[in-house]
Amino acid sequence: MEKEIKNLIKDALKNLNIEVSNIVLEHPENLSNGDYSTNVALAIAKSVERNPKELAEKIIVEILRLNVDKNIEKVEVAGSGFINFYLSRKYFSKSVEEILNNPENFGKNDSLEGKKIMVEYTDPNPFKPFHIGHLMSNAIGESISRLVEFSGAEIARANYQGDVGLHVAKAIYGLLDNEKLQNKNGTHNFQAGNIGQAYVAGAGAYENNPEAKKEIDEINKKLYDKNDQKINEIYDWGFKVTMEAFEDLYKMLGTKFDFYFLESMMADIGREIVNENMGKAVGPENNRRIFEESDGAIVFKAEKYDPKLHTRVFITSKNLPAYETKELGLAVEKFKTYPGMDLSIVVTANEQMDYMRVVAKAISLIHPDFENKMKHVTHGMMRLTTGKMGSRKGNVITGESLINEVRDTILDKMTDRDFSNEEREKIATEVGISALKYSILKQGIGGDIIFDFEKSISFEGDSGPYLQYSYARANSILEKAQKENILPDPHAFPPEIFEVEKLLYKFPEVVLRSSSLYEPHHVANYLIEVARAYSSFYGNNIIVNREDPSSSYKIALTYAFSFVMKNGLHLLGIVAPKKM
RNA sequence: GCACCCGUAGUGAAAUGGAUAUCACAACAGUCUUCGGAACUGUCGUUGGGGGUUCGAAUCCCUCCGGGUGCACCA
Repeated sequence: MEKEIKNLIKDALKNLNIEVSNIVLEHPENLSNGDYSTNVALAIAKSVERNPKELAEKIIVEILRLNVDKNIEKVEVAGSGFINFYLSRKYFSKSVEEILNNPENFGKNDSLEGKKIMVEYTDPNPFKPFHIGHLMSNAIGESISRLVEFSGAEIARANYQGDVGLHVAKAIYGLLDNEKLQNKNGTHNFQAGNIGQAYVAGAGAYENNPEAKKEIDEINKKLYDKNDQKINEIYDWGFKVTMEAFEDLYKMLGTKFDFYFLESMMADIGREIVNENMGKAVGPENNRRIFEESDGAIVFKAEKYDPKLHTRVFITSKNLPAYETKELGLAVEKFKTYPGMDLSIVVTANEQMDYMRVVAKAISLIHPDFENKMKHVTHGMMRLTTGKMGSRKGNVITGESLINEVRDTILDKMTDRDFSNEEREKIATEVGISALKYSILKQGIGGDIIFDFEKSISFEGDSGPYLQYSYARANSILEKAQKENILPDPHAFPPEIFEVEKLLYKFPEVVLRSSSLYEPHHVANYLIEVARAYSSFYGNNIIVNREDPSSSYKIALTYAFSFVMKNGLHLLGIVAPKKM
């Protein structure tokens, strides 16, 4: 439709002997200003030395002369010289029919057809709590994955996990300490659920207790050398149980990873790349070396290539690979793991933006062909009203506890429905996750989210459960229609055009925008608008009604709404239960 | 100090350079209408300050004020 209107405008202008290379056509924010709008008259008024309003009038005369297509009902000048297009009743009913004919694919586009894309996100560390920051990364990464999938890409989900480092030693110290206490009672067995606490205890001891610090450093060394039987056993056990616990969470959250990368595996790969590129001449000037020695460490002086970047240490003076080296190894390894990859997306908090730029610069010097195939998507932080949250400080809200709490609140609310216990649990979890995911995804991902427990579990208005509710309600209407044997019919439309219809056909455009910008919130905002329009339609119309000849159209519209809502929720990583 | 990000109703957010700045929560007033009240209808209220570019600025440029993050051996 967009293309047709643009051509119409172009032809009209041609008849007036005006040429415009780029015609801007947009949807007016306010539906009363039409379905499409163009500013050409305003844009060219000055260069042709005419009053924009008069010019717009003339353009409209030409458009009306050319318009043989009955999809446009009305064209008029508004404001300071906008030309507004109102689509016809028939157009909207056709778009409803289109949705009904191909519900699963409605909203998809082919902008990334044939592309292979990997998305890395979530990235929790074994032995550390999975906190709401990970929930945030997961919600965003999963949504981006689904968006690019809807745009035709083949996609691989990846998770990068820090299985080595001081945090592991801290957690193990905490566990051993805990064991000492329990030994007095003659029992000692570790519990999976204690690892998070053990980490917090260990981290606290590391900072406040010099003796503990010494012990932890020793444990760290033993972990590195792998020469202590007991430490090795605890490590293997702890690694296994935390990974299993994460897996349960992913399942609940609706994520299935294709690749897992472990930090310990990246160290050697990265180190090798660093070694290969020591003092290597790059670029027009021969004195440019990627990695060089400085104060006993091996560094990359990125500011040589870009004044906005800075020097970072890749191999420490103790000859240990730093985070940057592992990240370098990881980035390159991904291309090997997923051959033919066109784009590698990494989702992290925006604190990491500057490191990642430096690492990306190094990679682009080593592998120039990768330069345009890497994309870093950064998001803000979850903040508590009390300030910065840190897993070391222990003032974390774990993902698990949050999900449980939200689910319990919903269970209380669900008492009036007739479900088996199993169903009730399942739905409460789905609704709870929807509340959390929506509260993350409804806003632009760059900014911080001030986390307020009360608000995150709100079920009213601008919330995930509201969207699910509108879907469930539509669904029960459709059930009723089936019982009454009234079939949907997109041709039985009444003269009136409903607001929902004016929104439904825009879904594919919204998906395309959201996917090409990697910004899920456009879909979230769109869905809330559609849900509201549908609720309003629902409130003002009796949909299933034998007396009403347009009832079957209203049912068709309800189907169309439910399909769009279901697909849209899917893109946010939220399931749409038929009942709740 | 340098770099990057941000500043929109009481609160949390939205707005490919466009029209009367949108939405929810809160507050207030209604609907209690047979299909699910986790709802619907209405009222109230906002672009940090100052310049500039533009027919047109929350958006782009400059500057000031306020906040966040990052800047060499942690990840």
